Order: sequence, then structure tokens, then C-alpha cells
Amino acid sequence: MGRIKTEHNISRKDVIIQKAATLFKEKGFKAASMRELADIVGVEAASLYNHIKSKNELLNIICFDVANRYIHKMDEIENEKISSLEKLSKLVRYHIVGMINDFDEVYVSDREWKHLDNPYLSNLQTQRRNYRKRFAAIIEEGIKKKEIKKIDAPTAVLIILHAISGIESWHRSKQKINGKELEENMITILIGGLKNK
Amino acid sequence: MGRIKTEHNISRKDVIIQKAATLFKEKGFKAASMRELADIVGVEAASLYNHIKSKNELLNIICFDVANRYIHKMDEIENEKISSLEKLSKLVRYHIVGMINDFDEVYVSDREWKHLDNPYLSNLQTQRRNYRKRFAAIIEEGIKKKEIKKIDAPTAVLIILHAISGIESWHRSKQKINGKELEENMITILIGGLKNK
DNA sequence: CCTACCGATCGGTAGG
DNA sequence: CCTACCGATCGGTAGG
Repeated sequence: MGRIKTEHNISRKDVIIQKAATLFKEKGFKAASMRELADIVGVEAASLYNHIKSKNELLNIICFDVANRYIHKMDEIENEKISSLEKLSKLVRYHIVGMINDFDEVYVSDREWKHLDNPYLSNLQTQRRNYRKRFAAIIEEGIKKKEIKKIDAPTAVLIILHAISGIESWHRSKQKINGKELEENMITILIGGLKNK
Repeated sequence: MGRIKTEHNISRKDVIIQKAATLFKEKGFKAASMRELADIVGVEAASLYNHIKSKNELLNIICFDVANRYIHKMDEIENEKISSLEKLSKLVRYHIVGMINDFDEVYVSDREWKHLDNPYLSNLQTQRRNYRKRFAAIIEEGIKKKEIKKIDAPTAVLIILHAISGIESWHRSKQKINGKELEENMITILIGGLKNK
């Protein structure tokens, strides 16, 4: 899923990006050093620069890779002929599954984007803002059609997105509850609270 | 609220901590430098060390100050003679108001605690784990009394806590919606999804 | 892909 | 509270 490819065409650069995502997640972007990353990849620090331009490029790739994936899914769902509540459910499930499958990348793009430098920084901020607007529009449509309770849609979006990122703590301690069970619980709590009646 | 004191007894150290919380929130703990903090406080970097032992001590203080406040509130609520659903509502409201009033400190203690060093790190992790367990116990009691839907309580706790930390984005763009309105929206979505029937 | 190395910046100390 | 300064570490480059 995501950027991870089959063993045949996985490039050295892809490996570096993947390991970087894991390292950035664990230590935070600033605290992670290129020497550590090089160690993990199995080369000297200087050798990394034959594949990438800079530490920041790694963050750029991770962040935009994730952003593009979600935007693409949003395009898809907007065009489906289903109710607003169903669109919302699909979107929420996509976020949950994405968080479980591509955890490192999603986590980094969510928490470390502030270390991007311009123009990437403002670029991503705009993309995120647009995404949340489209997300809110779906909820607003649902409210108009009385499928969803009358609440402030932008607030609902923030709550939903952050609630899903809460899976992080769960992910860290892979215990008791499995993926599907988790997904159903979240739908009950989040969508249950929004459903009208 | 919180650590902020009246003008009479606010010490130099308190000022430093307060400014540090704001700086750590904006840049992240690792990216924030003591020279920057000194600039903001209005002294030379070396002078900070007359009031504090280290950069890490600042993070320790911020994190445990917040943790102690929530634990104290939990003690209080557990002993009240009200229904589980009411306990849950009170707790959620306390978190929302805390996020609004002491935003910088709460944000830092939530997102930067991984940069603590031992024994503070494992200490805080234990405290957080215990807090979440007590939180989950309230929900479980509510489920047993059929006040709350049958869901996985630890998952519900994670969702609720992270949803509330979503206020961050709202806080950043102090727009349209006011504090009270926000609080009611969150209660509707979060508690509404949990209420039985 | 490595050796060797750079300028910058960091947290923190000595001494007054 | 300041001046002066330290050792360590950082991201990144030159040259092969």
C-alpha cells in the first residue's frame, strides 16, 4: 500500500525514504540525524546524498506522498452516487485503514510538517486546508439532507481527523483489539454521534 | 488558570517557563534553541541558567505541571455522586476548557514528552497510562449501567482525548466559532456517539 | 559508495 | 546578569 512497492522495483531511494519515515516518527524530524539514518540504511552519511538532495527533501516527499493519496481518494468519493452519510463513513474508514497500513508516513506528515521549508510549507498548508473544506462540505450536505445532526461542520472535521490520529497510541501497543474491531468502534463513536436520530 | 499566577508573585522562573512553553509549541522542543528563548525573555542565553538547570528541566516542569492538574481533577470527579455519563461529560469539558485556557503547556506536554529523559520519561508514561485507565473505568462503569453504548472503553478514551487535542487547529485560527459553542459541539459529537439510545 | 573535512549551531560552564 | 568560550554534533560538500 502507498509508496511501498514490490521487491522487484523498490529503489535505493525508496528504502531511504521508508527508513526515514520510521526514524522521523520515532525521534521527531529535528532530533533525527542523517548519520542515524545512514546507519539504519547501512551506508556512510555522505552516501545518502547520492540519492537525495537534503534532509528536508525526505520530509517533502513523505508529506506530499500522503497528501496526494488522500486528495485522490477524496476525488473518488465525491463522485460516488451514495448518501452523504455513506460518503462520510467511507472517508473515515479510509483514514482509519490508512493510519493502520502506512502508519509511519501518515504520522510524520501529520506531526512534523511544520519543519518543511517554503514553498513546500505553504503549499502543504493550502492542500490541507482545501481537503478539510471538502470534508466539511460533505458533512454540511448531510446536515442539509437531515442525515446528519446539526453541528458545526469544520469542528466535526477536526474532531474526526484527530480522533483517527489517536490510533497512533493503539498502534504502538498492538494489543487486544484488532484492526477491524477498532474500525467498527470508531465508526460507532464518531458516526454514531453525528447520525440524526 | 494553571501555573499562571497573579502579577504579584510571578517569578522570573515562571516567566521563563511560560515563554518556553510557547516557544516549544511553535518550533518543537528540539528545534527551539536556548538562545531564542533568551531573546524572548530579554536576557543573554547564559543568564537563563541562573534560574533553571537545563533545557530539559523546562520540559519536565511543563509536562508534570499539566499531568498533575489532570490527575487532581480525576481524583475529584471520581468521588462525585453523579452518573457515569455525567462524570464523563465533566471530564471531557475539563479537557476542552483546559485546552483552550492553557493551550501552550497542554500542547507541549502532549506532543513533546518523548524528548524527556529518564527517569522523567518513564515516570510520565506511567502517569499517562494510569490516567487513561481511570478514564476508561468510568466509561466501563457507564456501559455496565447501560448509560453508555457497548464499545471498547480504552479505544473510546483514545478517541476522545485525541479529538480534544484537535482544538489546536481551531485555536490557531481563532475564527467564527467561540469557546462555548465549540464545547457544545464537541459534547454533541463525542458524548452523543456514546450515549445509549 | 567512502574518507576527510567544513562552517554553523547547539547546550552549557567559568569567572566575574 | 554578562562576556567569553568549550566540546559536541549537526547537515552537507569535495574529491576520488
